Amino acid sequence: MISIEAELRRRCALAIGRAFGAEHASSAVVKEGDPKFGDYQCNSAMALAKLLGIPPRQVAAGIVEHIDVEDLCQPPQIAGPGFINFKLQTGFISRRIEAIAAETAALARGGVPEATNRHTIVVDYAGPNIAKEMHVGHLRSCIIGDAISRILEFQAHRVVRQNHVGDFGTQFGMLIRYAQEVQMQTGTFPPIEDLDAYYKKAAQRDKEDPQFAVDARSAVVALQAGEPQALALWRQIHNESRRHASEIFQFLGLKLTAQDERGESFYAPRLAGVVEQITEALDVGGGGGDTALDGTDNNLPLKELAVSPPDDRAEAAGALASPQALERLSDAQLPCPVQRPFAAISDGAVCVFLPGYVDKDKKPLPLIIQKADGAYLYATTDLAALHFRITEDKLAPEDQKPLNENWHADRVIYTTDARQSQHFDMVFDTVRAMRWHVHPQTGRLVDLIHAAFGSILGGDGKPFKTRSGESVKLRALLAEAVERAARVVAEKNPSLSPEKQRHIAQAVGIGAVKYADLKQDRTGDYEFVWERILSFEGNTGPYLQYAYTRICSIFRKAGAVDFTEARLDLVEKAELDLARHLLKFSDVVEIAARDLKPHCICTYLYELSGLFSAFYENCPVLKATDPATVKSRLILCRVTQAVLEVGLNDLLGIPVLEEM
RNA sequence: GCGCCCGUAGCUCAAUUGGAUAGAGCAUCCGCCUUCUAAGCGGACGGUUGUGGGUUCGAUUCCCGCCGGGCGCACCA
Repeated sequence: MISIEAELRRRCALAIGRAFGAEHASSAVVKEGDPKFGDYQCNSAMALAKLLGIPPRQVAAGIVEHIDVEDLCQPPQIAGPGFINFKLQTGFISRRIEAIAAETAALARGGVPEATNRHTIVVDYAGPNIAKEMHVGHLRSCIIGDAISRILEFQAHRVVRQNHVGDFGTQFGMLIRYAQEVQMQTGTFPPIEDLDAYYKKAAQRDKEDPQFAVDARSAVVALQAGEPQALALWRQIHNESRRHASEIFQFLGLKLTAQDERGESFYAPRLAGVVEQITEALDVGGGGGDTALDGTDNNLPLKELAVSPPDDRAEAAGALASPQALERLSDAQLPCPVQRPFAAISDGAVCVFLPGYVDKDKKPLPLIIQKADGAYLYATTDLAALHFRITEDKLAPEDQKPLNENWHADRVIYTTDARQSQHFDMVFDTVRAMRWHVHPQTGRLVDLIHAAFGSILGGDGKPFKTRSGESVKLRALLAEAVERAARVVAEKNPSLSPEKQRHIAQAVGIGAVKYADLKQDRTGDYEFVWERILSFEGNTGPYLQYAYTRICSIFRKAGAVDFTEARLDLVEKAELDLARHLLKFSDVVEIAARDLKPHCICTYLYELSGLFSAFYENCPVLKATDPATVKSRLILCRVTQAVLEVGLNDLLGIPVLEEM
């Protein structure tokens, strides 16, 4: 069942082609119209008028004359400078809704068609640094990333979720060093059941004792080089952290599983190879640096850049890279401005220099891929991960069985903090310079997308912290959300059993937190104020859940209903408004997927809930005067219910409730 | 200093990417429970879209200059 907007666009294109020549057909623009004028509008006439030198209204008339929409709309109207307004025929709307209600498969998708060209899309989200407990800083990536991957998956893309946990970085050096220290002094391993307390003690030592700090840095190097004692300590801390994180994921209802976790440690065996390849390909003297950065030229031969086979796991990461051949450049020798990407050693660190990046002294700003002490950084890991996601064949070394099916991603999406956008710009530019973004099978260029989001602020506009200035722990925050919801449930609906109340409180509390985050455009900062987030009035998660429960309540009373032969008769305004809006769901999903903006879904569902509430007030369903009207209105209820469930549960990851 | 992002109703945010008279929620005020869950519905109030130019049939949206705020800018992630 194709979306109406897409269908109208197609018909407009045909009409434009017939009237003014096929070369203009692609300029067909159709979008949701102002309800005052119609359901959809075509705005192509104005743009075309200029191109053709014909008055816009005349162009519009030409389009209308050649368009064939008699099966969908009332006769199109031309208005203003040349808008063409389409108003759907009531009968057409009814038949569509009836068809959705009658077909189980269509109903389960809320009438939304699957995407025609399916891609493999890696979505990288959550990715907490697991050296310490998860805090609010991780919340948005979890919620938004999960919603984005749900939306794309719902469109029938092949979504590969990736939880790129920080489990091999600098902080672990500190933790390992601390464990060694305690072990030396007391002979026992320090307990780490309270990860944060443990982290704090290590951080304290790191801060107060410079020698400790130095040793901590070298512990990272030892870890990354696969030194056994460091690895053993790391493994203990790692397990504890992972257990904690997966608890949070479950509580939040994320679709991330243990299989989706490939953290920094996973890429450890590949890092040396990555640095080696980059330094070889982008050496100043080498020929790699002249590769086009803009990504437009798709015909350049793909260099032989395969990473050395993943012949080992993190536990035996092997020797560090030794880019001795690479040029060492002093500050004065750095070309300024940087004309083409190149790698060099600067101040002892292996760096990639890219055009367009300067520091505060206008000096070329490097992307450091290996520190002077030999340790790797997150840039290295990100580069290895991109290489892995796009080009590598997924074979597990130990048994030669596929680690997973090959991905060969068509798109890679990172859902992280906006503050990291420069980092990703540089990493993506490096990948392009290496031509790792050329799809190994299709040869097409892989989309590298940073779906950035803003910070969580407190009510004062400053970063959201506890009174004592610490970052708010996710566990505590979510527990409080559920607790607050529980209080309201107990007050509003005390007759429900304690188990039901608990279940509802969980769904409402978590749903409210998620919805509050998702309903805003992700690119902006967002204020976390309990009173707003757990407000149950207006545009909130509970409001949408409530609309859903009202429908469930009707169906509980209605008993079994057969929709196969049911007829929808739209007479009341509230019925018509609701029905019309139901049919726009697929267009909204399309837009949300295109822009990776879940808030479009939220806005739509909120409007839908509002229209349903109006319908609910004005149009009695089970108490309607005649059986045909009852059945007709039940169809609207059924499809609204389906769209709400798909939208909330499948797309946003917000649970729906039978009652609340 | 350079770069990126932001500035819309008292507050928090939308506006389908250049479309028609800029929309919601909260707050305030006025109505609606003997009818499928009032976590609801209806109505009122609220705007020179920070500011000054430019581009054009048309600008909250695109370009330039100011004002104000946030973030980033070499071995953390």
